[in-house]
Amino acid sequence: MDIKKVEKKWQEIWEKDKLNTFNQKNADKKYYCLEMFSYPSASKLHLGHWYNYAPTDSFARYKKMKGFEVFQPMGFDAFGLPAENFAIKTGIHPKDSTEQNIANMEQTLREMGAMFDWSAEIKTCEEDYYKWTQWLFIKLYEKGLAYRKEAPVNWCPSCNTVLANEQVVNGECERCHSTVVKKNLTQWFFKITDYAEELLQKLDGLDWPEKTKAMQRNWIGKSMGGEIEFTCESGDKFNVFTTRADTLFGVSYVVLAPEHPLVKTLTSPEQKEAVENYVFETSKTNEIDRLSTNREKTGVFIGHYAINPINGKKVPIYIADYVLFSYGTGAVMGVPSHDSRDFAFATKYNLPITRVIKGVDCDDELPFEEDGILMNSMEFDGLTSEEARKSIINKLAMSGKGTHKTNYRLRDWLVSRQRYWGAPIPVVYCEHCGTVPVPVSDLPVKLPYDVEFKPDGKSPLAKHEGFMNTTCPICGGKATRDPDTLDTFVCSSWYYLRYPNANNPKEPFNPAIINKMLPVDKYVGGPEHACMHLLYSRFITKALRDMGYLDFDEPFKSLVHQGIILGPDGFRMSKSRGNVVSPDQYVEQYGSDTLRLYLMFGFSYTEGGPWNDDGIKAILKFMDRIEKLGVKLADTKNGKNIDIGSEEKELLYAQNYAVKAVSRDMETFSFNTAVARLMEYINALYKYDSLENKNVKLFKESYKTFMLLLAPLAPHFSEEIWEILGNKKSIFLSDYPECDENALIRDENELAIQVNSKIKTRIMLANNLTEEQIKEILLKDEKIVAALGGKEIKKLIIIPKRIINIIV
RNA sequence: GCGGAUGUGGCGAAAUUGGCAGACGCGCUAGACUUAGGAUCUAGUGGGUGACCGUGGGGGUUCAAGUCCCUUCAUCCGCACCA
Repeated sequence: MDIKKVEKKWQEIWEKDKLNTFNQKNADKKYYCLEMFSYPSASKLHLGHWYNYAPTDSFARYKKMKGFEVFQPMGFDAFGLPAENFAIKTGIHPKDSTEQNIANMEQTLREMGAMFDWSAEIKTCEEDYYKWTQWLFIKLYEKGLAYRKEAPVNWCPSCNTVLANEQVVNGECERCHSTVVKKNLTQWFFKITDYAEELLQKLDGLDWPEKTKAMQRNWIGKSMGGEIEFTCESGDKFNVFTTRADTLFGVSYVVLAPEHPLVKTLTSPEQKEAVENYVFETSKTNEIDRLSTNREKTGVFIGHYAINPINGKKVPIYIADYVLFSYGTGAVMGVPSHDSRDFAFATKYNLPITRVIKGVDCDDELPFEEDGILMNSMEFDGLTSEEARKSIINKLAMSGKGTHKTNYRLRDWLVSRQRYWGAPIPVVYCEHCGTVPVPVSDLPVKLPYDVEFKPDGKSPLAKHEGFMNTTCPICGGKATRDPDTLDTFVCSSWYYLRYPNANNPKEPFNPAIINKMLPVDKYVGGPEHACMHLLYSRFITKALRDMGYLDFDEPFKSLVHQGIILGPDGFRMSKSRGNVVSPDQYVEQYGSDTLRLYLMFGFSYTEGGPWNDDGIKAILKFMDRIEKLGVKLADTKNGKNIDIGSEEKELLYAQNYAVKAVSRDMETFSFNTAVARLMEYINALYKYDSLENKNVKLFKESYKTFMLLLAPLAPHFSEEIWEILGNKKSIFLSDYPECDENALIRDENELAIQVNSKIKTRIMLANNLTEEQIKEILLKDEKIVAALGGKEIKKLIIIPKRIINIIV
């Protein structure tokens, strides 16, 4: 068949008949199947897109044939840095290039033949969309979940611009490789930390890959411990956070982060110069270096002492850059005997090392970091570490010097970007009224087109007077806008809520519709978003729930990560390596169904692997065999009926086995085995075809069943053959075949016979035999008798339909 | 260092969850039909070839282990001075 013509033909028919459009009337049977939307890139679709979208579309089509009302939308994550960088390089405006890219990608996505509901398409850079992204910001602000503070950001001194975290690779700017430095700017944050505990707890109930859940757990980084108050000789007080309160008697010094405010007030005149030098040096170090584990521990004594509240012992106060001001209290207690970092530090600066924990039945050489039994700890001696952690904090609590405390490593989400191509932050600053959110009725705050976006260290919008100068919505006086734009992850943190309401001009989403359509039943995309997009989306969903807009807790019930298709050389495809394989040539030459089938057959979906097109031949042959048989059957008259004999039973067995196996495989994204089962099934059909006398009616039905199983995996091709067979309606309006379990029951099976667990022979056995009958048959078999060698049978293990083990 | 995986023929990969390892393919070998074939079809294809050995290595549990337990090695990914 002329595959290009056929594809076009069916794509037009599907579109005309609105086959892929979600029907809200059937929302009770909804199945929300979502693939992560794409960033509009200049080159068309790459293999990664295909690998994400084509097999998932087959899954969605399978669900549709199973009777679900499938909603599978597609859109574009259209704001972001690459378009802006492209603009800086070429002078082509980000809006123009993005629109062009989207147009190209839309076309190739349509050519793929996926059942995307284009009536629900969204593009995050359009006013209709970013208006509601701004709405989201304002709602978070009103709820106290968006706030503004000064914070250090990544700054590239050569590009003269702020970089997103993702653009900092090993401490360097990804474009010019200059060392990135920290610079303090006033920024907007979302208070994701308010949800740290729920984000952690609710992971347990999600049908997500274990690895992804583990990554989020790590990222959230819950640790339970206590805060303990140390009092300085000066009378100043500070808290340390520790998970090892049981080692409190082993403290031989304390360390403040160099940024800690007490450093200035406590430093003695003799130590002033050394401390100031150290603080200065630290401020120059970039965070990557500072956080490197294998770096030597350094620090400076500040010339002041603090009192350990548990035993009144006086200990020196140091500053050291391995203590982070941003985590815990920015101060730690140093217990060299039971922490390897402290051990290294104490050894270097000749501080005392006192053991306070002894190990139980293990090598407890210092530094000993495991739990054990307390010693040198006064009344706590003899307690286990676990008991002591509680009782020591409890004792301190009585005098107000200690509390149990849980810390998280998760930080608030910095959403300001000093960039042009994003949603403007909908806030104005008024001389009288201060920070004022733009009223929802005034949204969107439009992103102006005529902006100078060449980087010079300032937000591009700051230079646009027409944009910047405005009036205060409260007092009507002079005000200026926030010149920053929102991180594009804000746009993508709620897009799945917009799809079912894509054309709603009045609200971002209708709560009644959302509560019916969400959560997403199956979400498919790359694993690289584990701690960004997937975490942000969960946060936003929970925040909107707490504002009363939703009544579900989690946006994505079930998540699948597709694997990565590597270049033929086994490395990640990249232009610089020159190993990029484009899907276009294959689509052009063989058609989209062929490429789709091969992607499904050639790889384990969640694994991926190096590209190799040898297997395409196998798919072409497979499709050719299907077509030949279909054309032949379409021309065959039913003829005289033949009774159901053993050949017919075999055919029905093959058919029902395929139905059962393929359904199971489709459910679990095991596309490679689903295709394999279909290959087996077509082989069985050919085998039946080679017979002299056939039950043509049954044969045709069997072939139709085959086509129905194939349809989700090769949509255009299947439609065409379906039509050749004489069907008038789309194959996707047919029901998916059901397995007839009775056809899978065989009268007899071949069993492997083992003697003392070694296979000796195989024999056919009827399934309804008793143990005695089986024994009788076995003892008549020459090979078995020989293997038994006249020995007495001690035990007979029979696994029906599979194996028999004779123990002698 | 912590966390998550992966390791099976020449290659891509399967294995109903403890029951005949290598399904389905690619490649290869032989044959058929052909002027020809890089088309199509048929047969064979883990290794040795006697009955034995084979799922990274070593141990264990079991009638039975790719699958469960212990141990070890290698590779990939993520996080990493988080007190």
